[in-house]
Amino acid sequence: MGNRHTSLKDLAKELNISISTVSRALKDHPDISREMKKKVKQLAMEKNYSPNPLAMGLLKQETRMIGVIVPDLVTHFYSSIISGIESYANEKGYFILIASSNESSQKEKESIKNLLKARVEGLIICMSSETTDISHFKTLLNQNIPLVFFDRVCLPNRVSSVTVDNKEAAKKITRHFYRQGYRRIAFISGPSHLNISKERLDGYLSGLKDSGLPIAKELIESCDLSYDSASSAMKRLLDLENPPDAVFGINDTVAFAAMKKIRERGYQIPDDIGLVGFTDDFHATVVEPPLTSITHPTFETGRKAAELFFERIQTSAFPRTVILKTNLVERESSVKIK
Amino acid sequence: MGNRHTSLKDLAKELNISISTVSRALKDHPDISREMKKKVKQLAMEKNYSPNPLAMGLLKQETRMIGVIVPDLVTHFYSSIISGIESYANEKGYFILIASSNESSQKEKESIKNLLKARVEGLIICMSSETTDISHFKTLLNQNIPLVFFDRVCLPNRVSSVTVDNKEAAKKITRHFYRQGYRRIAFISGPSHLNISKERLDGYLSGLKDSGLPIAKELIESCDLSYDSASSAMKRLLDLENPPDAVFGINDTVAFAAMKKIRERGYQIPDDIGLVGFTDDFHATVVEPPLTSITHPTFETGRKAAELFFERIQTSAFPRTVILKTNLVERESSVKIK
DNA sequence: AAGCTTTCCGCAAAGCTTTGCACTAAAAAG
DNA sequence: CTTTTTAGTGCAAAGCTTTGCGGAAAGCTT
Repeated sequence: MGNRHTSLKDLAKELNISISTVSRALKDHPDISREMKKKVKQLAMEKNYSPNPLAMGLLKQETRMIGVIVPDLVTHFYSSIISGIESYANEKGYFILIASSNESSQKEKESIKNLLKARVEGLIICMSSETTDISHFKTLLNQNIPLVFFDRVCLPNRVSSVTVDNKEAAKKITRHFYRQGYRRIAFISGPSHLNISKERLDGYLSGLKDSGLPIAKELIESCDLSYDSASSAMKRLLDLENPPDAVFGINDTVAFAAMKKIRERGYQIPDDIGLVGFTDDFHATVVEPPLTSITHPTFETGRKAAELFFERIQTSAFPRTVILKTNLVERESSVKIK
Repeated sequence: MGNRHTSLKDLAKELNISISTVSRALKDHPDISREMKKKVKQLAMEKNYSPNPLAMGLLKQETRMIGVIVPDLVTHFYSSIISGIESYANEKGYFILIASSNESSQKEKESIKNLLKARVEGLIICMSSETTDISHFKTLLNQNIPLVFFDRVCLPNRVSSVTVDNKEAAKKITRHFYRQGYRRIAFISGPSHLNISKERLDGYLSGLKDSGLPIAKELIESCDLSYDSASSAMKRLLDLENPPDAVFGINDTVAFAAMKKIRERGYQIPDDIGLVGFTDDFHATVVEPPLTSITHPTFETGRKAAELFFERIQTSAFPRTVILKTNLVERESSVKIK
């Protein structure tokens, strides 16, 4: 294979000077004469020299790599966030190593282990839906390994994190349904230990209260966030003696599953049943009818998470939680009153 | 910050033996006595030792990192392929470094440069739609840097690559339309320099021929693969004096754009106009009507690309092209005959 | 008991970079 | 003309691992 990269040594040999002189010349050290600098830089350019990050890493004890763990790689939501993280990290000269937990707590732990073996400088994580035991996160903190959460968060006092105004947004949705004349508003939630479930449920309840609507336990369903599980949840709602006339899905995937189920049963959206999602997936406008949803600033979430990460490793700032604003985008799926 | 990882040195000091003994003990070198091995391994376990990949990389001249460049990170198609690459790479103990070209040739070149600076051992690339000048790929080859293409490929004799049977698939689509009674079948293609455009066009034409249908130049449109550009292309088709009664979109995104446009104009799918996509995006079943499409084995594409990559770096095998099989999945968007 | 074989282990180099310190010239100062 | 600066370079260590080779101690042979 051979050595494809030129090293300082190569340059030094070619110029018959020492390695240190080459190193200093390239970084404009005042000890080096002007002509020498010129000569060295010239050759470095020609030979396409770039410092070996392995050697630098060894020396400086930094790898300029960040580990990122997401529940999956293939939904728009996460890939867009990753895109945001990458964008900020690259500006800082960092690379990201991506791992997917597939919503499995086991795989999450393994990924953490592997990424640490690869010597990432820290981790940016969206925990798996399955993760109830968070001791592995605490271990990371005790080892003083930089950690940032996004979307699904925990340990708010010890870990910086980025979320959206979940409660506010959920409330907006409920209020919107109410204004549109819907009265039996259902909520398909996610696993109850996740902050997003709790907060959105809170907002949903608060919205009901503000609208003067009663809380109906049977209208609060939950799923594990998978498409199939969401389908089942919707089925249960439709099988109720008194089914809902509006459904709020905890995210767009859930809403898509619900949409399909509703149509299968012959109901019209939005006339028989109104539907709203959460996240504003790119495909929300592709389905028919277009799905009302909450815009989730995914790219910005990623950038912000990266920003918090660098705050953590470069300064001694306190952990902090950033809450990004969302918007309700009204589309046909929930608009009866034209 | 401190040193969070234990090194051989740490272990050696603690046991009052030399570093080399520790190293050998851990890898069961015959020179080391049984008890010594046991002692060392015990401590290594306790201290959670794992070899420093930077040091190993420096020594072995390998980084165990693969650079992956995709046109974008956020569509299901690419993220699924990345998932496949990652899965295979991880099995081999490799990590992947992902970069997105955003369909820009400029960004593609920059990404290549950055990844090489990070010392990836080679690259797996899906070229940007904008890339017509492929000299930067040739440079890579001349530098003997391992390279694998997928989906959008070029230089077939010099680079291993993974694609699907594009021509065959496109032909299947055209034949399917014909059987369903469609007679003015349009094709919205991509940039003409891409192999996927050429091959699918070929298949489309061949399908027309086999069906005894004439070739109508005005029914062959093209776009730059973006949603908006596909919308415009569909608009042009609908504005024709004699618009098509069937549309084959070069991928699902294009088909989704077309679907929206068609509905905006008040046409019914599949009755007025049939529609078929390519890729079988997860969302194909979510839209209404569900979209007939070609299943693209994305995950497998990724795994195969990684496999070819390792073939390239580990053996001296010849470059080869792997063509994966696809299937036409008939859904409502193109089925008139029940 | 002297020499030889095992058995175990440590030294040191290589891979690449940065940087404190030491050193050599030449120039300036006295 | 001798001494002190100053400019310009090189040496070597550190960061971590692997591995060929040399070396020491112990056990064995004769």
